[in-house]
Order: sequence, then structure tokens, then C-alpha cells
Amino acid sequence: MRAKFTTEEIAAAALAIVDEAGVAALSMRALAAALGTGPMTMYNYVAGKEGLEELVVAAVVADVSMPAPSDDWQHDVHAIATEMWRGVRAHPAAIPLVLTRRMASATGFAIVDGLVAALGRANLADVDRLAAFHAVLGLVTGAAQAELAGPLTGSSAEAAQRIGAVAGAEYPHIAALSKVASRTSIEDDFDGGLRMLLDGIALRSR
Amino acid sequence: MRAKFTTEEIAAAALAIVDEAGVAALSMRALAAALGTGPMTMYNYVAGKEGLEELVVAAVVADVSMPAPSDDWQHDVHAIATEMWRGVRAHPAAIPLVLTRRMASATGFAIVDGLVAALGRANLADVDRLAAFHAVLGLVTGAAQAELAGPLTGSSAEAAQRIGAVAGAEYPHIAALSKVASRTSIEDDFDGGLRMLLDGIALRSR
DNA sequence: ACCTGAACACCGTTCAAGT
DNA sequence: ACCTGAACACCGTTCAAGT
Repeated sequence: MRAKFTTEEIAAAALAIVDEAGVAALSMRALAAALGTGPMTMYNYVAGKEGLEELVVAAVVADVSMPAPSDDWQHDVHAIATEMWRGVRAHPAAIPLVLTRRMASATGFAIVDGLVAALGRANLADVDRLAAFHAVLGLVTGAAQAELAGPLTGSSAEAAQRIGAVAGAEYPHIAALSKVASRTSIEDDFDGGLRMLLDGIALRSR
Repeated sequence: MRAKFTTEEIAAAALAIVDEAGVAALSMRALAAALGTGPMTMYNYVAGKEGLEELVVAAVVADVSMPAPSDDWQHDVHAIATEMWRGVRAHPAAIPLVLTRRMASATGFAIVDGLVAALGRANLADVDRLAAFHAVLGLVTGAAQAELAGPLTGSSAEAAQRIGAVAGAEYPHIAALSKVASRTSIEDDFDGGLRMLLDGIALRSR
């Protein structure tokens, strides 16, 4: 029998399940049913459940595109980090998968290589370049994680309620900050933190 | 019948399973077996699988202790972030749980409140204080995530092999940086990135 | 060679029966 | 009231049989 599906079709169907019904709904059997075949057929295209989840991560990373480089490394690092963050946020339900899986697809390496290249133009010592790279990547994934499960996430009412439920009066600093959260946007907040980090990196420039 | 277990016993047994056999091995049935009882008994102590995982996260967070404050906010933010990172790294197998679950236990709020308090002494505008808070938290969780699944993680030989397997010659900047990774420690790397961020935050001080 | 149904060894949870 | 076994509806994957 001829191959019935392409890897792209499988990946698209799997990502659609995650987007629509959450990561818990992604199963070999559900995917097979969505494609109109039996569960065992999937094993001809995908290396088990683990391989299927890698495919989903690759599909999410695939539409993170490399911004055009400029002559300003800070601008480029900012643009790349922001684009990575946008790409991950485009599929919120897939974030747990992206966060916990080592991304090894070629498409992901391209933008990571671009980030390292931009940081290279900052003229840092080797160890500083590595630390800066990890910090930028950490900030991006950390921001995605925080939006998913952070202490000050969600509507301010919801956050206030949650904090209140855990003895809000005992944690006055969190309570005060949660009020600020309702007056700013997630985007501006990410941008602000990223700019602080970029300023700190720039101080190491030689 | 009297209650057979305390919540602490359940949490300790669950964390032990995760530490020893990984997060995939944590099941209601395995936990019950470890405690010498039937699966259904667990439901008298824990709000289902989800509640069990929250219990594990709470147990990990529980031994993150608040460092003594000094008169230097940068020192204090550094100490708190480092202690959080240490606490998460103490249970590597539990990191996926900690990263993806909203932490709502009172014990976790205490140190987060301390972090916000230390940042408050930096004399920042409200939105900058919030951005700095999220950035520090993001850096900590991002560092934990990167160690688990980052592109330059693991032994240098392993990383080099992985990068080589994905056409290393095509990504020269990653390849060069991966050589630096073998000459520094994870600790120094985290420390370097954190200090850069702290410097950037300090620039916003009024 | 490639595909796939039956079967196995799990899983979380409902429900009702025990004490 | 609290505890818990049986049962149900899932799950990933092995294995062997189909074409």
C-alpha cells in the first residue's frame, strides 16, 4: 500500500488537536481517528508518542521566522527574541510541550544561530556571550511559562482572588504589584524586561 | 477508620517516585502501591491526579528558603533568584511539573513576596518594577528549562554530536558557542546572565 | 514491504458497597 | 463518616497476521 499521509499532514493534524482540545487530548488513538485510520498506522510515520510530541514542537517552531538583520545588534536581538516569543504564544496549549522538549529540528536552529550571531556583534567575552545567549533564551521561555502559570497572570480580578485565597494580607508586596499588572499589557511587560536585559548586556561590550 | 496518612507523607512519597523514576512514573496507582494501599484511598487525601502534581510542586518549592535581607537590593535579588534556582534544580525530574503548574502554595508566595520587596527597594517606576519582577522570575525558570532541554546543554561531546546531527556546518555561531559551553559551569553561566539583568534593572533606578 | 487488528499491560476515575 | 474494591473508559505499544 502507498503511503497515505505526509509528515506535514500528521504534524498539522496533531497541532490542530493540541490547539483545539489541549495537550491532554493528543493521543495516538485520537490522532489516528482524526485522520480516519487505525492507531497502529501512526507508527509508520512517527516514533511513538514521544516522536509525535516532537513533531508538534517542530510545527510550532516552524513558523518562527528570522527577522532581517540590521546594523544594530541590540535591535536584532530584540527583534529575534520578540519573534520567538510571538511564535510560542501563537499556540498557547502547546507551550508545555515546547518548554519541556529539547528542540532539535533544523528550522529551530536557524533562528537560534541568528540570535547567537547578533550577540556576537556585541563584542563580548566568550563567557559573557554564552551567558547573554542563555539569559535571552531564558527570558523568552520564562515569559511564556509565566503567562501560562505565573503568580500574577490572568485577569487582575482572577489574580487578586487567587492571591487573596492564599492570605493576600500576608504578602503585601505581591498584592501591590498585582494592581500594577492590571494597568499594563503582557507585551509591554515582556518588552520592558527584555530591554533591561539588553542594557545589562551592552554594559559588557568592550 | 482513622486517617492512615498525613498530607506530608503523601507528598514525600510522591516526590520520591518522581525523583527516582521520573514524572511519567507518578500515578495514583503507583503512589498507592508505594504506600501499601489501594488506588482509591488516595482520593481521600488528594484532589485527583492534578492535585497530586500540585502537591509535588509544593513539596519542591517548600525547601526554597528566604535568604536574610541586606541593605543592598541587588545583592538580595541575586540571593533570592539563586536560591530559587537551587531549589528547582534539587529535583530535576520534577522541573516539568514546576514549570507548567501555577504555584499557589503559601510557602511559594513567601519568597516571591521577598523578591518583589527587594525589587521595591530599587526605586523603580511601577511598570518597571513589574517588568523586572517578571524578568527575574523568567530568567530563573528559563534557566531551569534550558538545563533540561536547551540547545547547548549536556556534556560538550553530546551537544556537539547533537548539533552535528542537525547539520552543524550550517550553524557556525551555535557551533562556536557550544565550544565555550564546555569551558564554563552552569552555575557561572546563570550567575553571569543574572548579573547582566541586575545591571540593566539598576539603570532604571531613579 | 508495508499496513493494521487483536491483545496486553497499563492509566484515572465513577460508583456503589463495605465498615 | 470514612474507606476502598470492582468496573468502565480510556491510553501506548507489542506482536502477529494480513495484503
